[in-house]
Amino acid sequence: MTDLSDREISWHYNSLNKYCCRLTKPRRAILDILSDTGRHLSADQIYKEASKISSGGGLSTIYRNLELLVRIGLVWKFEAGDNKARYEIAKRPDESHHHHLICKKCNSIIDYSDSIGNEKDFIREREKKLSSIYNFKIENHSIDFFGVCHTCSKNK
Amino acid sequence: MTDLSDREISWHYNSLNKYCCRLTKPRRAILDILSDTGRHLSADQIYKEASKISSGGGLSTIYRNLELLVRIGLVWKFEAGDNKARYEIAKRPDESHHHHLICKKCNSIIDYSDSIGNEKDFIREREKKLSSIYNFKIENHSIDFFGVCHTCSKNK
DNA sequence: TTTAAAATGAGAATAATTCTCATTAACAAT
DNA sequence: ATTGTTAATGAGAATTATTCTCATTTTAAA
Repeated sequence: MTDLSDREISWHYNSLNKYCCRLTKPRRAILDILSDTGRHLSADQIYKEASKISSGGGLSTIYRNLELLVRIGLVWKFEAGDNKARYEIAKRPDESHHHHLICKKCNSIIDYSDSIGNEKDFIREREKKLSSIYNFKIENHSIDFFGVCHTCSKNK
Repeated sequence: MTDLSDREISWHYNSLNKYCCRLTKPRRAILDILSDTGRHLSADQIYKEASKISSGGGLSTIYRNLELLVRIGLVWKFEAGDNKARYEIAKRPDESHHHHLICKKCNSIIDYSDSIGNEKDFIREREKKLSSIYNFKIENHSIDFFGVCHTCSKNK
């Protein structure tokens, strides 16, 4: 595994600290693995990756910590329609992050950046409006488009 | 259960026909239940509702048919982060439909219409752009905002 | 009405996730 | 550094949503 940038490390690690959560080896492993790939992984994939590292953690620990990390906003969770949650490292609010194109046939997932078009601005505006209408404190969102990917549309 | 408008009935029923699927009692039950509520239900909720009707169908039939109905576009499926899929009746492409505000604390789901703001137009534009960039045939989408609802934010 | 194919239903099987609880590790205070 | 308190871990059992199997029933076309 390649090293993470110091900036990313400090943000995520410090956040854990802020919430009075201990910085344990399994937690570090999850954050490192997700930061390292930059993409989305299932709990099982994270577990398998973590198992390569000494003290990567048991499967229940992985789940317990993923729940914690999602709760405090260091990891984002989304579901792709196949009853299996995916997790990805959270970016800071000011950074661009990505949304998904999910192929119904092969279940592959394309990440696209919200910097394409004005998606980020639009969402920010949207959140402001919905918050005030529904008196709902929005913390994050997920935008997924479902359809058929290029490869699958060629194969008959 | 209240009656559905003839227009809704004919659209959904005729679509089934178009795909050479037989219009069976369990299928009718699912479409009727979802049309009737107008909101999202879990497979289990649909099963319980259907059980009240004679020939509502067994649970596996409910799942099998939900999968079919989602595949041919008569029902929309989404996941709210609690590992339990929700289903709602599909609207025609030209009709407005709704997206979701999902409370992380009480798991309640608020539906809001995409006619608020210019969401529908924005999404249409977005789909066009993403389709061409990624060579991906977009069929539908899901937009969910996660956060804390009014009630939960009051209760400490 | 008859018939062939499609659909159903009961329950077993699967797979992701959560729970339990005895053991271990983190870290604040000394 | 060492200790004590408390949070966190890990192994596996339990749970739960969903899918599968297959004998039986229903649909709808001829």
